[in-house]
Amino acid sequence: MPLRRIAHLDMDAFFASVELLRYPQLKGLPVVIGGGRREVDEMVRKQYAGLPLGEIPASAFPLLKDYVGRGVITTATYPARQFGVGSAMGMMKAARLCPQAIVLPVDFEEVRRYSRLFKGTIAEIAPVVEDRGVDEVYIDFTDVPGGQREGGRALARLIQRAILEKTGLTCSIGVAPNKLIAKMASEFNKPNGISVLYEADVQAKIWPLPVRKINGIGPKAEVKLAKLHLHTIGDIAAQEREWLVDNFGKSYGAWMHDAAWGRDDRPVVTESEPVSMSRETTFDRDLHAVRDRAELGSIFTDLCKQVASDLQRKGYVGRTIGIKLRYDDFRIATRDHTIDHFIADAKTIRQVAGQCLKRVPLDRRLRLLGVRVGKLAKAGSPEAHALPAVGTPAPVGHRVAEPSPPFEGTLDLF
DNA sequence: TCTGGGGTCCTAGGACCC
DNA sequence: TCTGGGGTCCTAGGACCC
Repeated sequence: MPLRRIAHLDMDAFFASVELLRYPQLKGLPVVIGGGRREVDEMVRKQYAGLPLGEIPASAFPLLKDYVGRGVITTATYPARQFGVGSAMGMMKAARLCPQAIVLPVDFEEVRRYSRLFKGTIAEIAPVVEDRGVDEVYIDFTDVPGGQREGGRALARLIQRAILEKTGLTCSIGVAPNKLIAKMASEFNKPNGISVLYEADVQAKIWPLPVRKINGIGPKAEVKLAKLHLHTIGDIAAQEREWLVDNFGKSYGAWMHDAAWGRDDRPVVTESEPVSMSRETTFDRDLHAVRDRAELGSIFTDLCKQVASDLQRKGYVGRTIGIKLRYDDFRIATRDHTIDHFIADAKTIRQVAGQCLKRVPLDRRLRLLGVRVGKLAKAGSPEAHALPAVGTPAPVGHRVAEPSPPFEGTLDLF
């Protein structure tokens, strides 16, 4: 029996690195990606029209200190990270830490193109790959020829080289007995590093790490653990399983205990079906349900159209339609409603979502509005055509959505 | 200086069925 | 009238991840 060897591969500063391929003159400079200022990027390009992108002077690019807006940072280059700037940080905070950083917008099309490119490169070498977003994958090395050599290091090197050749981008890889440890290991030697761990390394290499390094322990669990004087993964491992279960619940407590001991038997899953599709948007300024009714209405309609077109383009239908809103105080409210047939059209989505909107408090200003469709089935599949069997009770507890005002127009919101 | 957008999974209560 | 237990579906919220 071959040893189970699982790799986690993470592209280094992916969004930023993709931009640096176009603008190599920015290498070594603090650059952050984020916000929605594509116009600025276009402006720079127009101003230097005729000049190859790589020859536009670095001084021509917009700086973080001049940024206005509510965005967050998607990726920061390593020079920018030196100033404490990192992903998910608000632009305004980042501007204080590193005003001289260059800001570039996310180019989703380009990012997706490179995402397909590097994943395709991996799949040619090792076929069992699990997608974990645009810039990350798990790979099962176990049965790949050569996957056991040096505990997986040889194959990791091969993959790194192939990706660099195909894309010009670097990545970091961790190889370990399972996904959980591989994920942590991939962070050990960033950027452009490889780290190989064995079961026996858990005590020395994993236990000293802060609890947050476990994929699945977030900010809330971290705070709760800290209150119980548990700070490192080793601290968790030292607790009785029962004690963890008493404090964190049957499922989460037991999982936490396993995780701290490096136990994880989740398989590498190569294919999965989407559960829901959604679109949401944060407004440039907080909107008032009454005063900004027209504007909200047209945004709402647009979101419904976008979700519908996403569903149609990808070939899905759904029967739970919902809305999400975020108030100015950052609290979130969601409402949804399940209908008895599958749909993917903007009109029905708009109609049912409109009913949902009527059930939510609108006394505060809104910051964000979102529309979601869940309970998905593949369009044209038998399930998608199935209606409730005769005798099946109507969905419990509510009326079927009432007929709603006309779809077109923006004054029929709420 | 407030903190994006796209997801998944879990929990918990109520309705309703057998 | 009072007693169940097990299971599914729906809804709302929340934690977490990339």
